[in-house]
Amino acid sequence: MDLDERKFRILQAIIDDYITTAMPVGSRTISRKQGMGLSSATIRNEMSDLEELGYLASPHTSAGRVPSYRAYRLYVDQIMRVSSLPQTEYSLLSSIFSSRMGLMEDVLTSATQALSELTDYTSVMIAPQTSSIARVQLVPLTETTALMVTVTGEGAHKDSVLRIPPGVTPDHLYALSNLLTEKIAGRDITQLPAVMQEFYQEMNGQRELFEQLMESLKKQMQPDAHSVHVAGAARLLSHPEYSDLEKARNLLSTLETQDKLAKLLTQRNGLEFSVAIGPELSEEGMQDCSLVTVSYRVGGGVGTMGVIGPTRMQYGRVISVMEAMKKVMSEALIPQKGSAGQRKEEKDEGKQKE
Amino acid sequence: MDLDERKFRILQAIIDDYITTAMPVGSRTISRKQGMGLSSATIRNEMSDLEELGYLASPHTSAGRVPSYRAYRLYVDQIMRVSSLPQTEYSLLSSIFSSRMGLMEDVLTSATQALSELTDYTSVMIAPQTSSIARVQLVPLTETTALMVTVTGEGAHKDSVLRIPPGVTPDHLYALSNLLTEKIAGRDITQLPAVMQEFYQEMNGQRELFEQLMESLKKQMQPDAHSVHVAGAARLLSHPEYSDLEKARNLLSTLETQDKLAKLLTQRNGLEFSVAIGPELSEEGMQDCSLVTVSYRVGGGVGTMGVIGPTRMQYGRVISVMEAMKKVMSEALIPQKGSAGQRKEEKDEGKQKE
DNA sequence: GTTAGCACTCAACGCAAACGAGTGCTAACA
DNA sequence: TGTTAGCACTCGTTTGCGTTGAGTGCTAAC
Repeated sequence: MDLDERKFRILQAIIDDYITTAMPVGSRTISRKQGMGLSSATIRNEMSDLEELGYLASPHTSAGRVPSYRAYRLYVDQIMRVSSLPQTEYSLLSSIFSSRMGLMEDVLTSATQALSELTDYTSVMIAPQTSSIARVQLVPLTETTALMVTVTGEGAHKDSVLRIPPGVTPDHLYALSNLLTEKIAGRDITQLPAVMQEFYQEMNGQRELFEQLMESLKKQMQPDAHSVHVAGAARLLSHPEYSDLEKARNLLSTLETQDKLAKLLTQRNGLEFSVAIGPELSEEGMQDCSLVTVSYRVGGGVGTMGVIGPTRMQYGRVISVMEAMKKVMSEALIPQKGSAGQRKEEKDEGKQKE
Repeated sequence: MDLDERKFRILQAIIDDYITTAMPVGSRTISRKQGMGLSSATIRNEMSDLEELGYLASPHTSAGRVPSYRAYRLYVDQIMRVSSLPQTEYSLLSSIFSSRMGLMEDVLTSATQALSELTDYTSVMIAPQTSSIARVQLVPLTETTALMVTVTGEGAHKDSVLRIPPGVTPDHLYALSNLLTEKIAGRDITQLPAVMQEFYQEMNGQRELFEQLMESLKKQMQPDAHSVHVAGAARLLSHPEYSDLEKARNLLSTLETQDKLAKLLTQRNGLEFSVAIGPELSEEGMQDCSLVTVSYRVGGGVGTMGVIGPTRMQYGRVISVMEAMKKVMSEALIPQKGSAGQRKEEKDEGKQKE
């Protein structure tokens, strides 16, 4: 038996109702709905069919019915309509970023907070993955260590510490930084091994320092190397599905584990759009959650934002907010042309656009 | 009426019991305690006195008694004995840091997590405040912006973005960084205005760039400029005082607000040790919490760690863990001598210590 | 000053009755 | 043949009420 148009409509009504009330939905509630034009008895028959088909479940005989995982899947794939965000909200959103000029990480923090506020769910975000490196600079830290600051083609930067052999002067580090930058700038990240090989040729056999540089660069380029931004975790507690404290605690402590979240997001990085519902999420305590992710693009890099809420999530609304956020972020984070790459020589490179 | 020795002992027993059970304590429970040697009736009389004195309260007639804010205050100030951490735990703690060499912020993240795990409460931490600047380095970011990386005397570093006038080359930025570093290194942070004045003299009137540098430095030196580390917020949910979801949500969302936490900690920065109990905390949702803070020292800078739990907190245990953490951190974070300061010329400066 | 004894209080527990939201089934209707 | 009114039935929730028991305060005796 397939779902005819009427069953679709009824299922949609049930899901819509459940999403807003979080209470099992009865046949009368649906039959009274505007434009339904069917008696509760008819609805009951249809609901019974829908239950048999696995779209609904009843907690017990005399309660109404609750959408199953399968219903949400269908809802997201076929029923839900995503409207674009109203102009007023959209312009509010874009105004957050308009005046901002600062560190990528700070922008992401704001964006994550805004996403959580606008959706009233928890939101998570990872920075765009590095597609190319615009500049590497070594900054002396102590006598035996230096800070490696890497500016990515996306306009972000990453820091790490490396050990330097005794006797290396700041000027030496600067010269080395320039040499490495010259080699590396503008090349794709996949060419890194080749680039480093070339670079090593010109380093006069400073093997130890080279190893350190290589290792640090690799570490920095790992997709989950830098932090995940999380905002609004406490909001989850206001949804009745987490009135069980044990459950809530579990979920919140998963949200505190950066690497689990990082994995969850990097897995979906590059996917235009994805929705994982309940049982599709294997992470501790997330079985009653849904995760909606949308990837955003900055220069050549792709990052991902996500919203975590109960399976009974306002999918349509969430997705429209995220689409808007994606657009606003791409505009706010666009790396200015002719960025930190090489020095004077490259003046004419960034000119094609404009 | 003052508290005689017996009342002290009884109050201590009540608090100890309540801290572990979270249930109102009855007179029989106390009289049965090892070494008490008093009947429940006597205890009852004493408890009645203690209630009148404001140290105890009873939720209702036929329940036991619960320590009041005043009791905790007394407990912390006079009754509690802080034992030092057992050797096994101490060495476990120090082993976390032993192999670590990396960014200050990463070390703080680990430390915060460890503190939360060892105490089973939520922990927060801010980086040591900057007492001096060891090095400033400007890294080109885009054509019109640069990253200012400041290495502090404490071995931490801070980044911010500043606008640069068109036509400034990377080499120019490097020269400028060296000039500024030369001026600023080794001087106390309080001398910053004077240092900057000197520096401006030698800058050939690049007013705009100077303004930007000045502003960025000021921003970076603000005590709460950099992030607060928080760990184990979810642990709070396992304590019965937060079984009220509304309360829990409130508290957790305060813990998500970085600047409130930053304020809370910076206020106490430099205090060897402080305990704020319940009503002494005015922050949203923290009226049933206690906050214990301990400051730690790294080089010339002072940072603060804190533990947040219910007023019914295991104060003794928490403080001994924090004291141990303070010691371990001071060792792990000690800035190596002869750090990033100036270049070759300063070789002989760091020699007096050894 | 301490303690045994006792009446009293009151939240918590258990249980039964009443309630009502919802179902499934049947029979009548268009 | 699909729709609907009607009705018996189910079962979680609410309400009311006695029982229990942990704990108190008070009094009188030691």
